[in-house]
Amino acid sequence: MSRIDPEPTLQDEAARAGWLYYVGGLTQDQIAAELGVSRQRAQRLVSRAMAEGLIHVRLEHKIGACLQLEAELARRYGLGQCRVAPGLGAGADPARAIAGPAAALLEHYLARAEPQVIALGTGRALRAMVEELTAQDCERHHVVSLIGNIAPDGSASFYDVIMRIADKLHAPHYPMPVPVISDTPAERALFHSLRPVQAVVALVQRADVIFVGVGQMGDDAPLLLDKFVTTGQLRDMQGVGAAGEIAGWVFDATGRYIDCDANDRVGGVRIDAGREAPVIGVAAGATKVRAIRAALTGRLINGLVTDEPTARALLA
Amino acid sequence: MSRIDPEPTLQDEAARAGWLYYVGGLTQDQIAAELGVSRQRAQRLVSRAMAEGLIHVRLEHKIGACLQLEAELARRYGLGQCRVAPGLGAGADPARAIAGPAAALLEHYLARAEPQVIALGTGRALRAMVEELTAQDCERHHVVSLIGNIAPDGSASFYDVIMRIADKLHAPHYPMPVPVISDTPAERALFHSLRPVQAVVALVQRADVIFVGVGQMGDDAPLLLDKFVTTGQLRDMQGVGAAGEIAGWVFDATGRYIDCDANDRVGGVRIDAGREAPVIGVAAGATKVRAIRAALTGRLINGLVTDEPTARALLA
DNA sequence: GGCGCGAGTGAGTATTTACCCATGCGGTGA
DNA sequence: TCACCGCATGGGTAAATACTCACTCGCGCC
Repeated sequence: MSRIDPEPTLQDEAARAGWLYYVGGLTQDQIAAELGVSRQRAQRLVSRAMAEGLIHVRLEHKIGACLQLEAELARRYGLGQCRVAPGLGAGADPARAIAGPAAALLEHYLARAEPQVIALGTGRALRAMVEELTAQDCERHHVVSLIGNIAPDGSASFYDVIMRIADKLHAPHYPMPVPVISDTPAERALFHSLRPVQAVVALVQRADVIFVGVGQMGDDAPLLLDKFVTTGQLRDMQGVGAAGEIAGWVFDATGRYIDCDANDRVGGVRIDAGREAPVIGVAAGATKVRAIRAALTGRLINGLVTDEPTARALLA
Repeated sequence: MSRIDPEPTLQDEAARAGWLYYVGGLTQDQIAAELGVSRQRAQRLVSRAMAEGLIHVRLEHKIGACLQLEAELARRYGLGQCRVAPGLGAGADPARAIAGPAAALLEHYLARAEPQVIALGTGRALRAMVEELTAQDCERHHVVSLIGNIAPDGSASFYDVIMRIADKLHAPHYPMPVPVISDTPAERALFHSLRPVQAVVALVQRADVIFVGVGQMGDDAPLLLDKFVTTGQLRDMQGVGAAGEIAGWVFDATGRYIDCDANDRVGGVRIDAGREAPVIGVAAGATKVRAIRAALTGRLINGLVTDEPTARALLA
């Protein structure tokens, strides 16, 4: 051998073990022998490969029932893009189910040769989508955040997906240097008067495609859990018909943004109804049905990635 | 439910079971319960999903050692594209290992918005590559075969990958309506004088990318096994230094096509050395090292997808 | 130097999966 | 009509895998 084997990293070993297991179909005994480690270590490497997302699994077959749901959703709500993933059973996190299909749809836009401006919201669903994304070089594209990245305590927001995706794609990226929710409308206005912020907002406005999560406004609304609103404020919004939220902007059951205190302080860019460019909602779960239906009804989103039970509920 | 569940097909059920197993991480017991079938049937569905290629597994982590090999191969042989997959251990079929990476590379070209002309050779490696390919709509691209598709007995050739890939991509496709190897040079010339054949040849000549297998010329050469040459002819070619073969065209250890009887009768298009457009060799295995090295040396190919042991051997 | 602390290891074991085989069901041809 | 064939089914069991636990080793801290 001409070169000294540089000590393979732990991830390298895990990747190799996972490769041998999932692609090669070897047993963990055989992997242990191949790598010269104990059987237990082989097992640990394999499960680490899975846990760290080194191994991606995708389903290459559209199940008939899902196709049908896609078609019906697209027709009913006039969607440009619609993906319905099979459900994962009662207990599972629906975000897991839709992450793969959502990532595949995003990759579809990433594959374009012309530089694309891709705007992203936040949330667990988008986070999972980015996890599933294949790393690739996309210097020509721009990823831009819809939503402020400054948490209430001044730190960078925790759920921000822009940095993660930029990391995977090596693409220029534009966080929105604005509080997620400002304390006052005046503070919000001040931030939005800054030139760098305006530049990011302008970028969002001409985005070629937008991916957003859809938040629900029940008693366990993400806005509440993340401490962006108080229980009292949440109650008030529920009182005036809040049904869901996109990028922090709260709307009612018809998909019209409601007039409330919080909406005057949201740092992110509001997605207006009936946009031309694709606005893809990535969301699933029984609790979100009302919010998603509202967003679809109001044409805040014109594309949807969801799972089977949610799709059925939306059509029911 | 508004619609009657149309009896899900067996494949649908298999896909769902595989999804629940590999993506959802459910046990086969849970899947059985979810689908309302017996444990054993769930097990069968899961293994069928795998066997039918409904589930695709890819490694999302470049192992350091492989990256290094890629860089060294690219430098040593001046390659435009180079992928090295981790080996799968002694017993396994190396074609399995390289199928995924090769498919990913091909998808890279398929993703282009401008219509591409993609030329393909044949062989087990390319066959496996196509199996791994994600089905998608590529009406804008053209896939064209490098190699004749008429078997010695007049039937369509068995290994032809064009039909399979066209099936997956829904792309216009151009088999080469010529015997793989004609009986006489005159017959070959006759076929090549036909206008439809010339059209296909012209298409190959302006292909944007070419994927080929690389055949070895040992005593178990594919050309012999597929009965395209006799043992005697093979010995003769070995005698004059045959090292490998691409699309049926036999070359020596320096990558120069040799002057032999078989080369006068090969139906397919010869790939000339030093082409501008990418010519990707997809090949791995200890027996093929000599052939691949020859093809690289002669610059018959300017891209390579192989596996780790083969890469090491090529650099040794 | 002694003392935890945490990460990693290998043995042992419970759970899960893959394979084998006897059985039954539906279709086919005599 | 009946014997036969192919094939899917589910029970059972051997193999493989995931998990638990006690232990060691290296490291920082007292």
